[in-house]
Amino acid sequence: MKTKTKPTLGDVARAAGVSQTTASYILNDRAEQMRIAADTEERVRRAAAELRYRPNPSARSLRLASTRTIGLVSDLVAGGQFASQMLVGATTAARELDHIVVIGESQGDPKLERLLIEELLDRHVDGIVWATVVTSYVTLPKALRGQRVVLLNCLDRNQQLPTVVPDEYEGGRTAARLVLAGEGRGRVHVVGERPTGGAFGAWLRRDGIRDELRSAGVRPGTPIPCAWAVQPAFEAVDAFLRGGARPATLICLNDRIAMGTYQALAEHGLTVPDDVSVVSFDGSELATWLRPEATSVALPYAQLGARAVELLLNPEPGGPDVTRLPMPVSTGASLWGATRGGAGV
Amino acid sequence: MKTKTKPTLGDVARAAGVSQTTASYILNDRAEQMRIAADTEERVRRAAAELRYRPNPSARSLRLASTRTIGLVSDLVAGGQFASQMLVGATTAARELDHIVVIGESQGDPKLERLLIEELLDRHVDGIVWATVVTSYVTLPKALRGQRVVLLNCLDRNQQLPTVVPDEYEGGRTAARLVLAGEGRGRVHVVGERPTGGAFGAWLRRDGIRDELRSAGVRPGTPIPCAWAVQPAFEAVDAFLRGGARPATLICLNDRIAMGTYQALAEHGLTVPDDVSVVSFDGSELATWLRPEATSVALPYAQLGARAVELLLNPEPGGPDVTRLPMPVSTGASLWGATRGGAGV
DNA sequence: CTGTTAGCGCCTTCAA
DNA sequence: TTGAAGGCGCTAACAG
Repeated sequence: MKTKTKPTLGDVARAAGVSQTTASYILNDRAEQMRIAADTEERVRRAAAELRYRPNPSARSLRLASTRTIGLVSDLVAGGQFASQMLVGATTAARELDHIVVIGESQGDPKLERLLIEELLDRHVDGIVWATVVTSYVTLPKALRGQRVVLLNCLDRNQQLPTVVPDEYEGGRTAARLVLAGEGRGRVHVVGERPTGGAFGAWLRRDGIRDELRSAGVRPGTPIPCAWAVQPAFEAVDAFLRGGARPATLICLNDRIAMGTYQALAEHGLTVPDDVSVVSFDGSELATWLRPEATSVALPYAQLGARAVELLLNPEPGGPDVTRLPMPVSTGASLWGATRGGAGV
Repeated sequence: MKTKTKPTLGDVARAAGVSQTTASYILNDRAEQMRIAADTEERVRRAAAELRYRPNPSARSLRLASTRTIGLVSDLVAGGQFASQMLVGATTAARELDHIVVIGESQGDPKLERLLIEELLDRHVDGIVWATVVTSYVTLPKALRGQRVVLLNCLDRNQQLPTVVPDEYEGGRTAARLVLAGEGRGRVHVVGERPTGGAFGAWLRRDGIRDELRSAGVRPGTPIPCAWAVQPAFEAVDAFLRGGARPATLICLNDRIAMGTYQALAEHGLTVPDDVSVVSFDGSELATWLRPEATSVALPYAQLGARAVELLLNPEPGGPDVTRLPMPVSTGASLWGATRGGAGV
């Protein structure tokens, strides 16, 4: 019994009784251009189908000097709870452009970063998407010099590289606009501002909120600063309420903060949205798990990932360096006076 | 100015003044075996380093008939909030074995599934990991016949393939053992059993719990069935409490159920763990966001992914078909009478 | 319109 | 111990 080995283009050509060249042209959809007889084409295609022929990608890559592979290196995108949708967007977009994505996760470790880059270069990738889980400034490793790179969810301090980020400023305005509907019953406070940190998304969101409120003639209440996690948010809001404050609306700078905020409100017997309106950012599943579901200005992770890949593979010559993607609203029932789109809870 | 092109093995050999053969032997660590002069080796290595030579993977693959690439196709692993750690484990393990992972996400759509498989076969992958986000039975597409396949987090109905799953039954016993410590103050109920469904993890967890309780002479209280999501869990537990029940311990079959359970307990003025002990499954970040942090029997996602890849690449001839990985405990403060490992909340 | 031919970069058998 | 040569499967001049 003969060992069944993968059929080659030569096998197909032989089976169809033509030369490799002809078979190659036909299978690469250049039959028309080459004016090949219809029945020849038919014969070759049939032979290819019968043999279940698949072009050998290695041979093709070797000949074409392109691996049709791109690298996606990130700090915590794959492992994190939220941003992994970026991967889905990226791989899907890549697939549509007939490329594959190799992912590498550095966990923020510069040594690992370097290692991953080495490996990608070893693999002769056609380009690299450099991503971060938190919208922030980065310094690109010098190993990436001269490589085709697109930044995803981050900005480079030094260079001007094609970059894809969410439009956090507009997102901030959106959030403010949402709460403005139920305005008139009290103060609007922002929960989650932080004194320092490379995550500029926080500042842009805050600025957007401030500007939109201002243009509506509303003066924001005292900020409630805290780290971007559940527990710190709980503590900050709890302390705030304990101090006797009676906010009408809380804009939480992300969904985990919203969760902590909900916990603190509950602790004080306050109900969302009857006593306090809440709007949040991120649009993660977490927002939908809260009671009532939180309205959240969403990070368009899948689109971000997809866009980065598209930009990497098909650069727009005259395009802007920085592409900002809009943040859609994920509607819950946490806003007083807002019309709820879906079914009630 | 000459266009700087990637150096080839020939370039290295020329620079070092040796033949390609010699260079190849040296760079493939076969210098010793071939008894090549030490200074020759030194010269070649230096030349390779100076030229920043990297073997062309396409050429190598072509020659060696192996792409050193494996496919990982799943329903919702990358996109989900929880299981994406499987990807990290898989890619890391693959990297250590000098392979890369191509991921594809079918969203459970059989048509997409087939498409993804086609693409992987087009890429001539060396093997495929077939994964699901929920521990369940699957029927492998026939397109995978004859391919090297390892099942990850699922079992095949028909075939006997190498399989990696969490040890849910033992996990169930672990959970029961945890609550047994604080036993003696009332009934233990399981929240989240469901009448039907392909997710056998639920049954195994329940059986493990039941058996462990039984062997400790404890008879479990009425089950509280509900779908595996926050809202349904809230409703089920809320109804249960409204019925006048006063449970001492609730074992939630996953972390989202635990979240809904917490919400219901709070609604009834019950405190965790003083009034009610809670233990949960999954070990997701969500468990750490609850107040107090929930003790959860964790799904070892990263290890699962890593193990699947290792099994794919280095099959153990005499090994068992099904590898069950232990579920470690992620300790919180939701158990009455339990010693808390870390700092208190 | 179709066939012949020459590599892409690498590994490896065979000679020297 | 090293060199020459062939071929992995494919594409694309270049002839016919």
